[in-house]
Amino acid sequence: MRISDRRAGVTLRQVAEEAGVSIAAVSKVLHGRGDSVRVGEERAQAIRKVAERLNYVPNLSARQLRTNRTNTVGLLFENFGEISAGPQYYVHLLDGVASELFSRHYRLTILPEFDHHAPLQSLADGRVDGLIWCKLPGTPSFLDQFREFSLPCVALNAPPPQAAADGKVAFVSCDNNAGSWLVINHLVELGHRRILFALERREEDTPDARARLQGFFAACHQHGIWVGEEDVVTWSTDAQEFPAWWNQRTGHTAIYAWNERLGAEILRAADRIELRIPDQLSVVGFDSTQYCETTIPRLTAVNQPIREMSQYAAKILLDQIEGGSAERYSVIFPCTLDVRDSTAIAPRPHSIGELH
Amino acid sequence: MRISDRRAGVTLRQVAEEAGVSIAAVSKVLHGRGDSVRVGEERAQAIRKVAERLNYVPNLSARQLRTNRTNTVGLLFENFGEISAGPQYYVHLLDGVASELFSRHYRLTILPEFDHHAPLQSLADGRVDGLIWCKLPGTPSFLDQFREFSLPCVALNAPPPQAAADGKVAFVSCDNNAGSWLVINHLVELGHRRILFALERREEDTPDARARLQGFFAACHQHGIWVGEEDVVTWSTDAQEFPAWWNQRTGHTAIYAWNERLGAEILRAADRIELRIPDQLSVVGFDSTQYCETTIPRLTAVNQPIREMSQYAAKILLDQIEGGSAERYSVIFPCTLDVRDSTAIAPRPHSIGELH
DNA sequence: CTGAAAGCGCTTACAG
DNA sequence: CTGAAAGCGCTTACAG
Repeated sequence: MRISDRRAGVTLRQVAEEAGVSIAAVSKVLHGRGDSVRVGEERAQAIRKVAERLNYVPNLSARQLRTNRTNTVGLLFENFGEISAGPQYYVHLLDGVASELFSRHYRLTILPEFDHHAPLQSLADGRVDGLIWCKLPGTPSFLDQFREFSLPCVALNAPPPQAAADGKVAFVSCDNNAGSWLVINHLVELGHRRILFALERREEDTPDARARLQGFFAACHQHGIWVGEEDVVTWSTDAQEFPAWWNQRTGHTAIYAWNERLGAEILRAADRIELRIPDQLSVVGFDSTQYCETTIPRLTAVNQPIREMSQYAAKILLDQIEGGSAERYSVIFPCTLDVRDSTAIAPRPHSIGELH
Repeated sequence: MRISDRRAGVTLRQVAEEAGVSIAAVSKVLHGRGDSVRVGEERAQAIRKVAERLNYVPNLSARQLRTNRTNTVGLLFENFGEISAGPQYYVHLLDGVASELFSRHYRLTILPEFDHHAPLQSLADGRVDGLIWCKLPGTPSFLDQFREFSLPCVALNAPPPQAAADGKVAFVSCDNNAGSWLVINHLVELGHRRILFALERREEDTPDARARLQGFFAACHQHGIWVGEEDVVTWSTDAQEFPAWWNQRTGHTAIYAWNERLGAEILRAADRIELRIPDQLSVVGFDSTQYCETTIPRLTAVNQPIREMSQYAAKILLDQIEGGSAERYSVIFPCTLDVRDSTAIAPRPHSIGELH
C-alpha cells in the first residue's frame, strides 16, 4: 500500500523496470555511482533514453541520506533579515562565499540566527556538509560545547586565541590589531594626542571589537599616548551618547569608532549639534565599503578585504569537506586605511575654544 | 556489515534500544510524529532522558526523504555572487524573504543561477519545498516548460500576462507601469517635453523593463508628447554610449533610466564630459534605495517597496506549501517617486546653447 | 559484466 | 496503548 503524501516523482526503479535493467545499472549510468558496476554502451544508451522519456529527476534527499553528503554549505550570521540596514560589509561577505560555493557546485543555505539555548549539535542535522560561522561566539561555555562539534566549520572573524591553538576550527579574519595601528598612526600624524575609542553595545565583546581595542591600546602606548578609562566608551548603535560626551570631553580631538556604522552615526550625531567634521573633530571607522563614500563627510575607515576573506573561508571549508583532511588552516588578511574626508589636522586646544 | 563513509550519529533506533521501547515511541515523544502512537508520561520521560544522555540529534535528511518536506525554500536570482556591485535592490529583497522565512522556521537556500539548458524539473530534486524566482524568464519556450513544473513557485517581478492568466504561478510585482507615469508626470511638470527612455542591454526584455517602457509610452502619449524611435535606446550597463548620444541628441532635456544603476552610470558619464546635472539634463532612475542617496547628484528615482514585496512573496509561497492550496495569488504593489537632486526645470532650448 | 539485496534514519499505517 | 514492519529513493558491497 502506498503512502499518501508522496510526490509523484519518477524513480530510479521505474526507469530500471522500463528499461529492463537493474536499479544499480541505472544509478551507474545516470549518476556515475558504484565503482563495481559496469554497463555496456548499448544498455547505457537505452537507459538514458528511457530516463529522458520519463522525465526522470533524481531525488537528492534520498542521495543525501544514503551518502551523508548534501553539497550544501550553511552560513550563519546574526541579523540576517537586516543586512540592508547594516554595514555593506555583510553584502560583500555573501558575495565572496556565494561565488566560491557556486563555482564548485555547492549550494548556500542561510541559517537563522543561532539559538544559544539549543544544542550546538542540532546544526549537524544532516542538511549541510559544513558551516561558515561569522562571529563565532567567544565565551568559554560556548567554546567548551564547540570542542565536541562534529561538523567541518570555518570561523570568519577572529576567535579567541585558545580556539585557534586547539586547532579545532579553521578561522579567517583580518588583522584587526594592525588595523588599529593604521588608524592611530594616521591620527597621530595629523597631530591628534587625545583619541576616543568607541565600542558598540552588545558588540563590545566580539573578537573583532576586542582585537581592535587591543590594537588601539598598543598603538597609543607606542606613540606615548596615555590611555585611561575616559578614552574608551561603549555607546548604543545610534551614538545617542555622543552630544553628552562632547560637552564633557577632556581634550579629545578624534574618535576611532569600532565599525563603519557607528562611525557614520557619530557623524550624524555631530551634524545634529552643528559640529564641523573634520575641523572640530576627526572620526575614523572600521570596514571601509561603498557605504563610507555615502556619509557626510565621507568616512575615513580601515578597509578589510572581506570579499577575499569570505571567499577564502569558503574555499578551505570545501577543501576540508572534500579532502576530509583533519588539517586546519588559519589565515589573517592584512588591512589598509582608506583616508577620506572625516579626518584632518587636529585643532589646537585653544582654537577649539575659539570655535565655540 | 556497516557502510564505511557513515557519520557516527546517534539514531532513533539506538535511543529506542537503550530506553527499551519501540522506535515509533521515540519518534512520537521526541518529534511528535505518528498520530496513532500514544506514549505514557513515564515512558516519555525515560525516552527524553536517554535521548539527552546520548546526545541524540535527528537526521533531517532521513525525515526529508520520508515526508518529502524540507522546510527550506529556494531563492533564484541572477548574478548572486555580485550583489555588492549591483543595485541595493537585491539586498532588500534578501532581507524581506529571509525575515518571513525565518520567522516561520524555514531555511533559505540560495540557488546558483538557473541553467537554461538543464531541465527545469531538476529544481524539483527534493531539496526545497518551493521556489521564489526573481525575474522569471518570459520567453514562450520557457513558459511552455514551466507549465509542467511541479514545485510551488512565486515569481517576483511581473511575468507576461498570459502566465498570470494561466493561474499557473503566483506573482508579486510593483506597478511598473504606474511608476513610469510618476516619472513622466514629474518631468512634464518641470517643463520637459523631450525625454529619452534608456534600457540596459540584456535586460531589455525582462518583464520589468517592458512594463516600464509601456508606461513611458502611455504617459507620454497622455501628455501629448510624441515618442519616436530616437526616444528609446538600449545601452550597456556602464552607459558608455551616453557621450555620443549627447552630442547627437535631438532636443532631449531628460533621461528616464530603467533602473537605479543605469541612472547612476549616466550621472557618472555626464560628469566625465563635464555636463551639469540637473541644470543641463535631468535624470531619473527606478528602484529608489539608499544607493540613490550616494550618487552625485542624488538620483531622483521611483521607489518600489521591495522589502514588503519580497516578504509577501515568501508569505504566499509558505501558505501554499503548508496549505497545499491550489489557489494562486497575484499582487501588484504601488510605487512612489523619491524626488532628489538629479531633476530640475527643463533648460530652454536656446539656454542649452549658451551653456556649451 | 550484471543483478538482487541490504541499508541510510526516519515516519506511519497496521496488527496485536 | 504498544511494537514490528514496510517503505521513502537512493548507493554500494556482494554474490553470481
